[in-house]
Amino acid sequence: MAEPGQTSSIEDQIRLREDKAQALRAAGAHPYGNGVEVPHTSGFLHARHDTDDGPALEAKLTEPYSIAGRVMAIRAMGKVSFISLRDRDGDLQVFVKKDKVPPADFERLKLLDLGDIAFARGRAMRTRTGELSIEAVEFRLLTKALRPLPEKWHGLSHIETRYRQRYVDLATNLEVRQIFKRRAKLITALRRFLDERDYVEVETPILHKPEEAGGAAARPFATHHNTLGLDLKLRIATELHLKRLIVGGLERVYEIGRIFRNEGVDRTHNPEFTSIELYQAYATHEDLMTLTEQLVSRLCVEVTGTAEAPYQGTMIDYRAPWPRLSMVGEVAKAFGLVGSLTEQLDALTRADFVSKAGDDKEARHKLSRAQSTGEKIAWAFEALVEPMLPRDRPCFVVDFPLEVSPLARKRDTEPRLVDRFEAFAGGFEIANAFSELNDPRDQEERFRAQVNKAASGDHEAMPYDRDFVRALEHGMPPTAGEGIGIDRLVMLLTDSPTIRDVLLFPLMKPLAEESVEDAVDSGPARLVDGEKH
RNA sequence: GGGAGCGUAGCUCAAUUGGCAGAGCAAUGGACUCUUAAUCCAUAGGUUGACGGUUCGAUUCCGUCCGCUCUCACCA
Repeated sequence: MAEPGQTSSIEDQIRLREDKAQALRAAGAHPYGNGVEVPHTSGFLHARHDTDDGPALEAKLTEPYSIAGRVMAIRAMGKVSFISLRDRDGDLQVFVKKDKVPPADFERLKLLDLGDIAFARGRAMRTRTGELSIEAVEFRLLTKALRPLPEKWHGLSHIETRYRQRYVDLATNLEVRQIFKRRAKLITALRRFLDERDYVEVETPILHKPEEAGGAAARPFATHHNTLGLDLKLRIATELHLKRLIVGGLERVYEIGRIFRNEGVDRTHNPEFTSIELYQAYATHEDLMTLTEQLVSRLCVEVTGTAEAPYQGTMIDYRAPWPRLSMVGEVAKAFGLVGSLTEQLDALTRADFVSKAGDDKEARHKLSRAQSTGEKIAWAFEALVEPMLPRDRPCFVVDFPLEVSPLARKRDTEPRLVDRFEAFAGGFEIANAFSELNDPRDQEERFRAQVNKAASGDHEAMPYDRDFVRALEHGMPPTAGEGIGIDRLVMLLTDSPTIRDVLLFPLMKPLAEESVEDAVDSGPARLVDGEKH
């Protein structure tokens, strides 16, 4: 056991806690026992008794409550201790009085550390200072924590450790729990919204054969199935399988799921992220704009309580209707054009576009590689118009060129354009939708164009999915479909600056540590686990 | 990949022109029957991210590497 004059390095602190676990065993108390019944939570007690004052609780002589949670504070006053327990709802104080608990329970408080999981039973009361507490008639340590918690006042603020050891982040920083509760609430509300509209939730393969790995412009992760000797890709979209289900007659389907794209990491991109794609037969992209306005504004209300939510200093009003901007129109406007716009934009040279891009290196670079007017328009839009989109409102961008939309339906009145929109909010894209291309011969042509792009070095071009064309040959009803980035919606509705804040375990580079073999050889992890991350 | 910044005790942070690496919390021993960042007395805790270099002497200056943040590029 502990001796005065010993060190308090992390290794020693762990060793001391292990000694305490041993002492508990010796006293007949299992430091990792189970089978405890915990019928109540801190939230339950607060909800039931926050309005009762001390005399009221005294008069009620409440039933004994049982709660359990992590020990967040121990204030020992000799024969009285105040112990804050934190459960899934929050914190509740337990008042442990020497003459109210079994002697063994009080004796074992010496073996209790911050961070341990403990159990308390007793009636509700208020302490002299008025704090709702449980007056323990039983207090037990349930689980011995071997590592200390971060500091009580500042918590854990080191960003890297917060992401790498999210369990510590969640245990100490209550606001982090709120983000992920909101995330769950958003997804639940999203399901309810679509279920109410007679959509059916489905699951399609994540492992795609190479020719299936389309549905978006992105590079996939490659993997392999051993027994079939089959190279596979992780999906970059759910689109092509969901449309097969529309052919099959399900008519309204959606899938919420993980998407994998082998690309860089930044504020709005993580290699794996969550999307929802939804497809509705006999709907058009116009119908989906209405649906999107209803959906997002309702999610905002359900998650935050109102239809407005602040994002990074700007209040965003999600109520319908959202302003609409024409991609082609805005680019033409930038060139001072009126009339039949695409033809006039055709007449512009690459140099005209590049000159408009000004100092924007990215736009200049992309424009220099663009092979069609449509691509030039799309890049010019990104460079010239996207930065000017309204900040206090979401908005729709419409009138997309055909060349950047290989799966979207041509517009009947203007075949150079497609019936497509993207929704923007907070400075980034949150949704992409279109009336689906259901003409199998047109789809073949678009796939061929993609294959040509791939041949000329475009790593993001889609493969030619023959089975998808065959599905279309069976007849897909007129359909509209939409993809929404769940993580980005959660960012908006939790005011989170980066996607990592809304992912429980964002991808991090591994730290240089000793090999697993070394760890196994040397026994307890504390000997190889560098604390300084 | 380029540029800028950061990395000090378990946690949150200090350290003067290069001169013995410090504090608060947590920990350990003790006191205390109403605390809530409890208080009081005492004690202990460091490979200053790693490896080199310059120097009598490096947390500090230089180089390489690792990780993180921001940014540009790449990438929807």
